[in-house]
Amino acid sequence: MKELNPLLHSQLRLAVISILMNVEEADFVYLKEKTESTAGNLSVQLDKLSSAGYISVEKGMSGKRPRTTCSITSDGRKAFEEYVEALKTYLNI
Amino acid sequence: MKELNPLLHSQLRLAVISILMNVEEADFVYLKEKTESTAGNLSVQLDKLSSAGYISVEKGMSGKRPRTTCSITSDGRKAFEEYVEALKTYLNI
DNA sequence: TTAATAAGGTTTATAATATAAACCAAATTT
DNA sequence: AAATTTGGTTTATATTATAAACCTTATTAA
Repeated sequence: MKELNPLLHSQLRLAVISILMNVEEADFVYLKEKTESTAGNLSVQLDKLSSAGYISVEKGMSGKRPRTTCSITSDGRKAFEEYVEALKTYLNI
Repeated sequence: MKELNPLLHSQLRLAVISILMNVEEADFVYLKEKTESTAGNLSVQLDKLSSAGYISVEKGMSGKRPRTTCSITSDGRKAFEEYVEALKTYLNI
């Protein structure tokens, strides 16, 4: 049986990647709300995805407040697509 | 976003359930080979699925050797189907 | 006939992962 | 100027996954 990329086979990281597959970019606050995660957990998981090169994380400012913006990279997109293919063999779809 | 049943969102347990969805029953040795898992890991994960009522585990004898046979229950089947539906919302399929 | 090896597992210890709680700095409100 | 909010990060803890060690019975080899 195919291996399921463990970096993507995690609910929160998968949710983040799934969101980023469908938008140009998304900021920390948006991802936190959409995934209903805590800030701490999200912060850690974004770091992991970023370290793997699956997303790029830009820390900037929006007016006077910090703003962290994330977008998927082509490596991330590829990994996600491979993950979906592997998963399909488990789900019989 | 929908929750992914954590009992099924684990590579080895998902593989086991996936196999059991397609056969009447499967024994320990077969599952071990098909999933390429270690016996210890498989034993633990079968226990979890069994405790949750997702599979039934029969410990019998095949001639003079022990033989553990597993099959999916209707609860397991239902949980798997719900899991697949939830996952689809993540995968955009 | 008993020592070694294999088959089929289980138990337990360890490594990895996920999660939440505590914390921090700057801005805003009271 | 104290308290609260925003937007996070770091660190400690709980959970999970995994492998290593072990157990019992059966078989084979010496």
